[in-house]
Amino acid sequence: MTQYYIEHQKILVSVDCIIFGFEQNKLKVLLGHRHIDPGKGLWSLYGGFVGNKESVDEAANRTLYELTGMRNVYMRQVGAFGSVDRDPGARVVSVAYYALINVKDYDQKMLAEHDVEWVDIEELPEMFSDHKQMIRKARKLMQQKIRTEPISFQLLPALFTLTQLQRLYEAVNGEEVDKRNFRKRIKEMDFIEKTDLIDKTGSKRGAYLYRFNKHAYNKEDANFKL
Amino acid sequence: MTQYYIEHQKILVSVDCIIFGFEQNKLKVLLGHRHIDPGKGLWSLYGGFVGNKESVDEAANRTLYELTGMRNVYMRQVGAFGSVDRDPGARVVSVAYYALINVKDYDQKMLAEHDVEWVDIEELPEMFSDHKQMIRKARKLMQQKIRTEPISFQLLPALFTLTQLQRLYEAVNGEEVDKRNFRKRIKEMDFIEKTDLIDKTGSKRGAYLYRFNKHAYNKEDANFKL
DNA sequence: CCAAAAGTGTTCCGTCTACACCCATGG
DNA sequence: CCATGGGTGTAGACGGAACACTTTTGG
Repeated sequence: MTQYYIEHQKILVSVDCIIFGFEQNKLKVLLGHRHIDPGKGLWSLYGGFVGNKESVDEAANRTLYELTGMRNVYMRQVGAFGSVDRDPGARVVSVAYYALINVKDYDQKMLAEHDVEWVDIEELPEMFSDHKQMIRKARKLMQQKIRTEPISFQLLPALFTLTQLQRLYEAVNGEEVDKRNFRKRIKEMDFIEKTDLIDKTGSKRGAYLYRFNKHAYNKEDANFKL
Repeated sequence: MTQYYIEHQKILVSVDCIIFGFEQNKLKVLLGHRHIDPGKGLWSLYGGFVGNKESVDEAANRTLYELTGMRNVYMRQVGAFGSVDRDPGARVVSVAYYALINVKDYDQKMLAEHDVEWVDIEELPEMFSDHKQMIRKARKLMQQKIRTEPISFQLLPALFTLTQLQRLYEAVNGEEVDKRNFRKRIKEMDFIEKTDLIDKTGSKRGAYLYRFNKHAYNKEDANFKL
């Protein structure tokens, strides 16, 4: 390392994961309890430190993997949080990421093992440090994304009903939308395909299941607007 | 520092400033030449390292101040860039920020002193490391912002003509817009006030100068759409 | 007198919004 | 048989896009 670099101070860099899930028509985040002092016991995001031999993105993916056992998850950076005193134990700059997972893909056993729970985003508890800000910013970014990119499907099973899709959209944005208008928009998107399968778990009549055709979407490359 | 923290690796954290200016109807960025190896001589953003006793935001403001002598500048975070090899001289995680300044407020002497130049954003040269990506992302974020928040005025003199404002808007978005439609929208914004002053430098006929009334804007709190 | 920028309204079209009733079925 | 969620179309309002000519004056 050259003289120029060596003069400067090094800092601990961490990643924090805002893991979104959709359950019972609510948008949830996976929260744990901080298990070390300072702040022991407080609600907290799941995080980890960035090593010297991995990129920050890789560290985020690794951290998510440690918690969920899942790879190739949709993840996007929220931003860096760098207040001096954000972590009372040490100077730590943290880069937040949000991830979208299908709750049913997540091994329930790991919930208990890591002492994490799904918490309704509308009812966030007091949290450690700036973690609540991170979640709020992540949600805002996700709200922007969900209007212009087909990311909803990351939070849903491969087959879903239109009502499920609508409820998800409503949960993310925190407001209800008109059923007929919503379905009209969906119908215009050729890459959301109706199957001939019917889901009877949600209603007596049953509802058609739909599927997101990733391939059809990539070709069109546009016309997504919710 | 507790045992928990001390185990982990510390990393150099830097900030890089994407300084936007508006000149000759073009959106420009302030670029310098890297003055140390590796990468000496390459075009580069102006940056600096984050110290242990300052937040990352503070480091960005300090760095901007060192370069421009300006304080209280509009600055927003672009994001963290953390590839392992992004800086071949050392492991450095960098947080990028974009800043908006009025070119005329910037002391021309400092341009030469710091070996920086205004470069047209449409004609970016080859650049060091991931700096070009940073600029592209900054521009995208700024394009989003300029549609919903009155940030244009950070790039213009206190008094400006509607044509200047329109050219700025066009330069940011990289496409032309209709003059009448543009002015119609401006007229609906009460916080963009017409003065009785006339600028004759831009045309023979002369054009009315307008002013952004920050106070009037804060009150309304909404209805900005370009 | 003419080149060059300033200034000004209307029409059309497409998009978004509001809105209410019938269907199928399990219990 | 009825409660529950699934499914469907239209009309009116609104906002955005297209579009051309007159004015002023320095050179």
